[in-house]
Amino acid sequence: MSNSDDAPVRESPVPLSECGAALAIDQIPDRWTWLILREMFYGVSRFADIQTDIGIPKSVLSGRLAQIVENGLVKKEAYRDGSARTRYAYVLTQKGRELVPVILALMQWGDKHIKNGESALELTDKRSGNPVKIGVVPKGGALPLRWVTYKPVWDKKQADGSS
Amino acid sequence: MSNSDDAPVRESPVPLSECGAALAIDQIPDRWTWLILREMFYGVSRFADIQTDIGIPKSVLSGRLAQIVENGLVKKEAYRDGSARTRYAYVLTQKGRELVPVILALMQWGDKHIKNGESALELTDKRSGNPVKIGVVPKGGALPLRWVTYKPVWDKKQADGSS
DNA sequence: TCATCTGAGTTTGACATTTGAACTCTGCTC
DNA sequence: GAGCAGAGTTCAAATGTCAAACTCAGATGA
Repeated sequence: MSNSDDAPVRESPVPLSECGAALAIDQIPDRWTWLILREMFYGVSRFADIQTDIGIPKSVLSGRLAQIVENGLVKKEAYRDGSARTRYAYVLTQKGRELVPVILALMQWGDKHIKNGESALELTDKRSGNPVKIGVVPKGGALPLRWVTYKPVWDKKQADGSS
Repeated sequence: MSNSDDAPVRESPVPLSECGAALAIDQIPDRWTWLILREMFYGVSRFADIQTDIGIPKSVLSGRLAQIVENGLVKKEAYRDGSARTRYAYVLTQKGRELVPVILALMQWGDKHIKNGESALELTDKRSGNPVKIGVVPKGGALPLRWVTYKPVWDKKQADGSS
């Protein structure tokens, strides 16, 4: 909202209850919820895997999962590991998957401003192989998400220094 | 990360400490921080204005502002209202302004999935006047943010019903 | 000179949430 | 039928949130 050198804005032009951003924030209100969605974006779907991956207390994970399932971002799916008993995996719904651009935009920002331009994930157009990013486009001009390929390029050497 | 019908992902390919998204989330960890940034996106910059606009307790606002100033998302700028004493406004830095695509992506998601497609803010390309959105683009193919014009289209009738 | 006002905080103390550890529950598998 | 593992639930202590009251500083007025 460039208001340049005029009178200051004293109130947002859109109240919280009418603002898509504010309403979205209400469905992803805290750090844990964001990190859980990040895990699912990466394909991690089991309770215990998410728990150890991001270091969240089980009690909190259980509560947050219930919330995002209730909000329809994630659904619980039965799976069976080998011949063991049925367990549940948490996977993004269509609604949840459409948050991916938000996560990618955050990642892009973090890579630029916190990691000094070093990205840990390469995004390319599956058809052309050309790199892609998140940005402003004319309506109808965006590439479909399903054409995007993700390739981790995290350099283990940095953390590891192994022989 | 489409892993289709193979073995499940048991661990994210990028650890939290190397993931731009996770690092970004650490700088905007809660609802209040998001809402404060939303206010600044809309141009609301004064302590008291932000406070009443989003209904945040003063003590919490004061703490959150200190955090985002320390993280460099926002800077404190002196202003003088009429002949009153110098006071401070909080405005986005370049780093903060580059979060705008994230906020817009959230807004787009909220408009689609919570407001059933009703947007309260129209985004257009300042040059052509054509509508724009946030999406995946070939690298280098995005429109610069400064070409985007924001126009509130919130329909007061809905909340108001005035004569 | 002194009292008052206003924006921007800080302090306070009651209340709510988060944390991590210990416990439970449920069906395997041996 | 004992042991195991994943997915929770329960609990007390630490931490964070809330609203109201208080502070502070400089302009303004009497």
